[in-house]
Amino acid sequence: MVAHSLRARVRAGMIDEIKAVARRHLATDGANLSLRAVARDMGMVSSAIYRYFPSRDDLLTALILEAYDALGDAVEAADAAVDRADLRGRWHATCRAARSWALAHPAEYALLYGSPVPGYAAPDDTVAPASRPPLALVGILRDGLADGRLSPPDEELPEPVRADLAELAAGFSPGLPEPLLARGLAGWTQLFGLISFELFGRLNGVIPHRDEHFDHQTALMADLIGLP
Amino acid sequence: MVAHSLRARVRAGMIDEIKAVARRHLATDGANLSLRAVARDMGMVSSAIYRYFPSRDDLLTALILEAYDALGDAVEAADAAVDRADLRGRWHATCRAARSWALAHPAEYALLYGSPVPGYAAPDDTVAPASRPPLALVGILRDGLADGRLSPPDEELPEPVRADLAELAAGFSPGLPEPLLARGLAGWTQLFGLISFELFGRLNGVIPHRDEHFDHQTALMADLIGLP
DNA sequence: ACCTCGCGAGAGCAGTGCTCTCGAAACGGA
DNA sequence: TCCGTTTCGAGAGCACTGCTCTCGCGAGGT
Repeated sequence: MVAHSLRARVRAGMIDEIKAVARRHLATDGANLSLRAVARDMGMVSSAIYRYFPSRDDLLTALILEAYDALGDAVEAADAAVDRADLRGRWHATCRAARSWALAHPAEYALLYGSPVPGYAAPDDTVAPASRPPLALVGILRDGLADGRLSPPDEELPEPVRADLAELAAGFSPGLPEPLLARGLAGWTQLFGLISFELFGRLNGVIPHRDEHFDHQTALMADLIGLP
Repeated sequence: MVAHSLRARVRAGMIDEIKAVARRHLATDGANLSLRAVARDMGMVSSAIYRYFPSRDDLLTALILEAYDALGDAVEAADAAVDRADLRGRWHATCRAARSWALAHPAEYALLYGSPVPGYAAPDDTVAPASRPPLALVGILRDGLADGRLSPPDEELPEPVRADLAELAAGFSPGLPEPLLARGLAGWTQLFGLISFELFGRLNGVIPHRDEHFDHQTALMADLIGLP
């Protein structure tokens, strides 16, 4: 029992070390992670890696899962640190946390939200951690609605849009008005666009004051949503 | 003279054929374009390709340039097909054109707007064609402002944001009110996010009615901008 | 007619993901 | 304590990649 547990423990440590080295390579060399280079860095031969990860894609998947969780943690922690009633403050804190994490881990962000790797298909385990950031944003709307600080926009949605959003809301926040969810989705889409533009160099030579630009753009979306 | 021109012509044809084959490979195999595979498809040996493109990155750059122009053409044509005074119609047409092009050329879109290739740095020639889509959007705002159909939002911008936007506007539309440009930028950012989410599979199983969702989201941004 | 120069072929180098085999070491039960 | 089983790392090897270099052919221009 103890022996088996010991073996399992050293194995888990090995897996962690591989992931750590791989993450380091990711940060320096970009997305094209070389399994052989990782092995070399660990003083091992490349085939030994396959004792721990059946393929390079599985290593990437593990890194992706951890990255999603790291981003989710950062976002949720930022939201939790703000007074629950301060909806706008929570919105800004959440958006800023996502951006900060992305700037600190550009390669991992690109792995999560960049162009999908050709042969690679995201396993189902990724959808739950991947939805944590948008869920944090929607949580703000839900809370605001609950205590009356946020009133849903009064508008008619095209039926297919309304149906999709109702279905989407049913999973985590039944009864959330579809027009409000639509605007929240717009905010989330915009947030992703903002971060991607900045990270992928689209703002180079165009917007020098990144922080202020980001805050103002997210403020515009907060207005659209109706956050007080 | 004629002979030289003939030689040059067959060379240009060769370059075009290589690009065409490469584009086909891009469409089927995804972003990891294999120079050797392209050569194989043309009945050539890989080293022969280097007579026409000094490296794989240069081939990619050529494809990227053409893709930017194709997208720019599509967007501008869609805008031009709508009555100049119908600002909202132009907005929707432009957005839809960008999305349609992206859906028709997913790999090329990923090349343009996906995660940047690690070692690859975009040459300066790309910035002009790359700015055509956002310029088309801003053109709508400029026209609307000129004939009075569109009134700029009356708001104070944080000074750094205002300064950046003033600098940005100076190049192509001097005097364009910064608050309006800020909202236009938000629309452009959102548009990119919308297309990327859809193309990168983020909407799978969440939003079945893609067309309607897209139209509604872009309509929200048109509202934010103030398009009548 | 000669000679230059562009072009394609081929070999080769360093690197990649991945498979397979082999020997050693560690583990667990008798 | 001994012995079979399991686990692990090393090494060779395969098919592939981008890229360089050399060689020989044939068309172009003088």
